[in-house]
Amino acid sequence: MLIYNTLARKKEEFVPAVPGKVRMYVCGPTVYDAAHMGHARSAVVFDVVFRHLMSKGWDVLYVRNFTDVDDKIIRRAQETGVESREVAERYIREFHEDMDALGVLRPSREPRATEHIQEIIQLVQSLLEKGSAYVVDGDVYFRVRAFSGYGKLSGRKLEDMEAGARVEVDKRKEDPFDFALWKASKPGEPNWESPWSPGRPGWHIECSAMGHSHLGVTFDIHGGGQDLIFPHHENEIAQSEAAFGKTFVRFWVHNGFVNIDQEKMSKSLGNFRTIRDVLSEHHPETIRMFLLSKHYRSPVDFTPEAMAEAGGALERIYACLKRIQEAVGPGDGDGDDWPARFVQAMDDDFNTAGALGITFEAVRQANRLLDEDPKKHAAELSGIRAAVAGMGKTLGLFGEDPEAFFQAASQKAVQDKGLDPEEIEMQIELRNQARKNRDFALADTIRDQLAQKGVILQDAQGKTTWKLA
RNA sequence: GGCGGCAUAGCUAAGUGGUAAGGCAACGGUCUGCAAAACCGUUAUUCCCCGGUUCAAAUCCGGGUGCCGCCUCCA
Repeated sequence: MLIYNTLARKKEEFVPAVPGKVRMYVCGPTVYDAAHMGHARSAVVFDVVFRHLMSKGWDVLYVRNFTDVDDKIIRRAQETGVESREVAERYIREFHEDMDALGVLRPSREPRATEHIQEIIQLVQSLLEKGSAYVVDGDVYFRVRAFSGYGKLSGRKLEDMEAGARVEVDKRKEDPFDFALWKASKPGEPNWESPWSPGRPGWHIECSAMGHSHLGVTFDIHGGGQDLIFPHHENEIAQSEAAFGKTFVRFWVHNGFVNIDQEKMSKSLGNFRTIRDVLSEHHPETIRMFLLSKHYRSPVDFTPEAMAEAGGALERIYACLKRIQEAVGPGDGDGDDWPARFVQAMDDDFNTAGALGITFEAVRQANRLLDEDPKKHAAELSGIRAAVAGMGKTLGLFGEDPEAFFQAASQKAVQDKGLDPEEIEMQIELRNQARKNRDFALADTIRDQLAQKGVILQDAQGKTTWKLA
C-alpha cells in the first residue's frame, strides 16, 4: 500500500520493517483542557489508519502518549489551585470519554511522560556524552548545529529560519534554535531528580523516549497534526538520530487541520469547538463521517452545513441497511468486488473520501435491487450488507443496528425540539384514517402541520414512518 | 523574508499520463391520492490562467494569479 511520507514529500510503498508487524506512534494530547475538534480529527484519522493496517492482517502495535507534565498544565494547576497531577488525570479521563464516544479504539498502549522519566534522563545523558547537548544552569539543551540532518523533515535550513525567528532568544543558548531537553524546576513546580537539577523533561524528548522504549530504535510510522512537523517532530528526529545514529522513523504521517470559516481552529484564536460540545448536537458517527469525507491531509472546514451533509449521508447508508434488513433478514453473502474496491482506495494513502464513494455506489446498487425484487436478489443484498459492514468496520462507521440508529436519532431530536412521539403517532393514525376515507384534504392538513414542526412523513409498504427534517 | 500545501460543476469531494467517482442541491421521469423515500435520466467538451513536453495532461515541466498553513504553545 502507499502512504504519503512527509519526509519524502511523496507517497511511498509501505511495508513494515519487521514482516507482519507494524509499529506506530502518534502524538497524543497535552492534557490541560478539554479536547476540541482538532484533536478529534487526529484521533479519528489515526484510528482509521490503525483499523486499516490491522485489516491487512498486520499485527499493529499502536502507541499514543499523554503529555502529562508541561508549562500549560502547571499554569492550569496554579490557576485552579490543584496539583498538576490532578489536572492531568482529569483531562486524561475526559479525553478517554470523548474518544470512547467517538468510537475511537484505544491504542495498544497509552504511556505518559511522567512514567518515563528514567528513560528520558538516560536519553539526555547519552546526548550529553555524544556532545549533542550541553548544560546551562541546570537546564540541558540540544545542540542543533551538531546534527547535520536538522531541518530534513520540515524542509528548512537553519540559515533560512533565523530571519523569521520572532521569539525572544534565551542568551544562554549557543544557538537560538537549540531546544530544551531538561528544564530545571522553579519552586513549587513538579520535579524529578536528575544529574543536572531537580526538574522536568522538555516537550520533545518525551516522545523520543517513549517511542524508543515501546517501539525500538527505528519504527514504522510516526503521526500527528501538521502543526507538529516543526519544531516538535523535527526535534524528535534530531534527538533520536543523534543519540542512536540510526533512522528514527520510516514514515512520517501528518493530518490536516480543522478550520472554522477557512481559518485554522486553535486555542489561541479562540475559535475552537470542544468534542463534547459537538457531541451534544451530533451523532458520533456523523462527526466521523464529516471528518472522513475529506482526505486526511487536506484542511476540513467545520460548518453547520457540512455537519448536516455528513448526517444526511450517514442516514442514507443506514436507511439502505434498514431496508435490506427488513427485506431479506439476517444472513451473509458474497460481497462481490465492493470490498476489493474499497480496500484499493484505502491502500492509496488512506483515501477515505474515495472509499466512501465506493460505499455509496454499493448502497445505490442495493437500493436498485430492493426496488426491483428483494427476494430474487436476496443473496446479493446480503453480500452488499456484509460488504458495507466490513467497510464500516475499517472506518468505525455503520456499527449500530439500523433500526436502533433511527430510533435513537428521532428520540434525541424529539427531546431537543420538545416533541411528543405519542402525539406524532396519534396524528399519523388520524391521517391514515382520513386517507382511508379518501379525505385527502384533511390528510394533507395533518401532514402539513407535522411538517411545520419539522416532522417529515414517509408512507412505504402500507406503513407510515416519520423522521425529522 | 524563508519553507510547504492547495486551486476540479451551484455547494462538497475523489481522481496525479489514457480521455472527469461519490454525496448534497436543482430539473425531468418511474412510484404515490398528492408527497416523502428509493430508482432512472439530465447538470464540468473540461479540471485557476499562460506557455511547454507527449500520439495522449486535470494529471508531467516552466512562468503567473489567488487562498491557506508553518517558521512561537498548538492535533
